[in-house]
Amino acid sequence: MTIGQRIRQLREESGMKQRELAAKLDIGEGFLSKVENDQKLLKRDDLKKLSELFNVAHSDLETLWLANKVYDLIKDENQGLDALKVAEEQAKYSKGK
Amino acid sequence: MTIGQRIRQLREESGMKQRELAAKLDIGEGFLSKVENDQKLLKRDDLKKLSELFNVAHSDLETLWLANKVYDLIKDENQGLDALKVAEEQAKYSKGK
DNA sequence: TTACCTTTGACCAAATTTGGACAAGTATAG
DNA sequence: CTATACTTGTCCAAATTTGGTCAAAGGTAA
Repeated sequence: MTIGQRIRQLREESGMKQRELAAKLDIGEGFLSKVENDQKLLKRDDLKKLSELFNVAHSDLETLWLANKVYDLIKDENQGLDALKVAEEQAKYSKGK
Repeated sequence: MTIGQRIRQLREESGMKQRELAAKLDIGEGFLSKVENDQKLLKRDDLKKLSELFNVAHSDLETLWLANKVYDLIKDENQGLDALKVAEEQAKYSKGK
């Protein structure tokens, strides 16, 4: 699940229209639409608002948000998956420092 | 292994000094030093030069180069590893489209 | 039709990143 | 001490990304 999918899910579960949520986030509905379709990313600060609004863990939203950035980096790459593996190794390794 | 480590390895195996390789890449030695220490990234085009110069697979260098970008994105993040996993799922999923 | 949602494309200023240069500092060998 | 090799901090213009807006277009239900 992507961050956009998750946001749409939360919004729909709570019965809101895009326009309503957009207003709470202080953005236009067009922009929110793009966010839900993963064509744009919300800024990080807005994740806090979302977690409070929908009462979900902030860290979960951050994970999805970050994942989106990572995926964006590799989505059109041939070596994308390999690169992910390498990065993972580096992350694991440097954690034990 | 990071892209910087790999470049240093290739350079040393071929007995070059930083200054020499830097000249071939048309950059300063200071910049190359940072590249080898993963403080700066070479631009992508230079990978081609490297692969020809050292006769190694271009795709391998690209994988390491990309991995560096990915790692940069998550290295200071608490949810970094989780995000990597999520991104991996997305990559695998969308490959079968 | 009309009304209401959502999507999409074009555009943009502002913020950030990139890809370096340059000089000074460090390390080591002779 | 000197030379050679490498590292590091500061700075920067140019390129790219971010975070949007707005208007037009698409669906869809009544």
